[in-house]
Amino acid sequence: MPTIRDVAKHAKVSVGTVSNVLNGNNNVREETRQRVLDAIEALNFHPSAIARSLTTQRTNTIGMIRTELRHHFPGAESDPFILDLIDGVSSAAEETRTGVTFWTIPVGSAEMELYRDVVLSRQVDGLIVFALRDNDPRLAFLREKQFPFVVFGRPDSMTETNWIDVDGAHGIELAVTYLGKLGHQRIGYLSPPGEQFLTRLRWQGFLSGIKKIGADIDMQLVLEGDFTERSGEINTHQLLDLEYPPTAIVCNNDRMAFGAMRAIQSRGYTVGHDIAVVGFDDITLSRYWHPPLTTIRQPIREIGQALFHLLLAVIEGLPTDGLGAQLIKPELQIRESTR
Amino acid sequence: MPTIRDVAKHAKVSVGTVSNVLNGNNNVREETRQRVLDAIEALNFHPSAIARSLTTQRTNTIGMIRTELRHHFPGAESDPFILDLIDGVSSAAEETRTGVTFWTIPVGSAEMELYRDVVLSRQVDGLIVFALRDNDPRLAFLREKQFPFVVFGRPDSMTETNWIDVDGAHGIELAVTYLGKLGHQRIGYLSPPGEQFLTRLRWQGFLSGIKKIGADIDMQLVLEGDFTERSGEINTHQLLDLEYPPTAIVCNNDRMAFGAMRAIQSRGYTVGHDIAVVGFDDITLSRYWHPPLTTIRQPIREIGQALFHLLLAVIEGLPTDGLGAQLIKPELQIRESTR
DNA sequence: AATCAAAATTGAACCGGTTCAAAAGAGGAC
DNA sequence: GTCCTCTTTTGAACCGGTTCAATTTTGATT
Repeated sequence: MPTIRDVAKHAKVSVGTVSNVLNGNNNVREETRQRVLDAIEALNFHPSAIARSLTTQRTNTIGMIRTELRHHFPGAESDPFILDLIDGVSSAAEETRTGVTFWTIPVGSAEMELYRDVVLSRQVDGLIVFALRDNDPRLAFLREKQFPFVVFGRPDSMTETNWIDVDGAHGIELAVTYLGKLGHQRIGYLSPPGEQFLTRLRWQGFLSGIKKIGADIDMQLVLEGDFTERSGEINTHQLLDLEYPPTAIVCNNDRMAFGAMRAIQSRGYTVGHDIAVVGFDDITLSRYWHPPLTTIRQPIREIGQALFHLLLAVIEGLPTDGLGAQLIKPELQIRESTR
Repeated sequence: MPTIRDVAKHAKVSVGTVSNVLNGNNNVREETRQRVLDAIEALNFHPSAIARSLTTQRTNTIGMIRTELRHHFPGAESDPFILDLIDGVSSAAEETRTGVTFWTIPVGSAEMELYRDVVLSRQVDGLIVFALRDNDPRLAFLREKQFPFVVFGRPDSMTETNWIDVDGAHGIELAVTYLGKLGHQRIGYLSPPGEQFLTRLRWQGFLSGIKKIGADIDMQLVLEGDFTERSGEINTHQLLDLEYPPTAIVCNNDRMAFGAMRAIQSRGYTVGHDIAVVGFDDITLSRYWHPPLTTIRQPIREIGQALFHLLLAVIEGLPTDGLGAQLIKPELQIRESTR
């Protein structure tokens, strides 16, 4: 494999000049540039990304680390929501020829070890952190190391951190008040896992929604899930076993809503007519479900793109004025599962 | 940020010795090793992955490039099937601390440019290629450059290429003969996009299945899709508009099957009872659908893991005896959409 | 033809690791 | 104490780019 020195020799110039040609610097005479380009062509030379990284201290790669939560059983992994996020990030990254390196790791000690490894050996230029947990050790670590990162979600201490989040409380409140308008008063709530940071925020939204429609909180109707269809199904069966089951169920993601609908249908009830179901996310499949799912829409691909651009600014030390703390208002997408 | 020379100075040894300690070479006296470790600790030193890569010529990263096909509209992207593949690959990669770098790029000239860039600048140690097309230019390129890669799918010319594939023809045939046993003779077929390599193989499976059950091929019942729910829905409407519509539809992935079911249900028919639907993949959501989808199961996560291990062998120049050409027999997962 | 500022070119030093031949040190045998 | 072998340590060279101060070339001006 030819190196820059081979090219220099072939074109009868110095390595510095070849480097200048490679980087499009305009301090090279046209005739010389041509000679260098010819040599590059003749030797079929391509600069090594690694060698370049060594001096520039940039890898042109960003990282995303996915933490697998507690319950690991088949199906826990494949979350369309995450893919949409990755897709948004990587489509934006492509525009600047940036790669997105992706790791999957179980929560626990190995997780932090991976973060240490990735950060301290400088394998990527920056990280996008998502699925925030309470007192997230990842944020503390990244702040301490002053490593460039952005967050999807709101960090507990928001100073000096750039983040983009969807106003989940607002979304849940929208769903609850909408259900209230339809006459529902007994509303079930399938919560996100307790350790997720967004859980508390969304719970606030549920409380204020319930208050607005003049209903009471019944903790029997509140169950914690883990974002899988399975958990939505199991929890809904539990709700339906109650003496006074809910007439509507608010689920904290679409996958749990799918599980809830399955539980409802398996008992011969009709979703929408007998029991209303609302999801959260609006993944592609939701509008194709039977019946189509009413859900709180997060523009996830766009968020992914915005996260990348924000991270790029952080990496390059540019001001993130205004962009560094964005709270996006989600919208309620009304379909047949609530009528 | 401290370098290996800082550590050497601090421990009063040479850089060579520090390097030996870092790499666990056993030619260092215990006392010296301890002194070096203390220095590493004191300075909080972590070796640079890039510098290491420069000499070892290994990045400890592999790549996956996702090509966005022709039709680009919202929802075309989020394919749970792909995420499961990524997830399988990256979970296996994690065991050897290998990162998976992911690019998303529209099909076309930019695609090959990205491949050139990634390969020739040696950004990753190897590539996993998937969604093969006829006469795929990517394979020709990678072969020519002798770049390490493995394929999910079967390359047209299989010499010197390591691949793992699911026997799609067998899967489709299973589905058709099963439907035949249920009494179906008019069977619709939603084909994959024509440019995909697997399209021909699966078509053979369909033909042989139809022949086995003694039915006739009716090209009116055969439509080409693009793997999205939308295309499944549109094509199914077209089938239902026929004078003699099919009594069963075989779809080449689960997402199109979801669209097909939606079309069927929107006309007041009952899936399973009136018209049977079969999918392909068995993504997590399929068993939660209403009704649960009968589908041809590919063990995609396991395939992802196997692909990674195969690629690692190729990268390290190890023999891939037996592993380099695996044809996996899929199974028919029978659920309510066909009864 | 001489002068001089601007443009072009040079090449050593550097980025931060690994490698390996050569040198130094340790320990056992006589 | 000397010799020899085996173990440990050294440090220059290397990986393949970029950078920048110093040098050379160019060409316009007088």
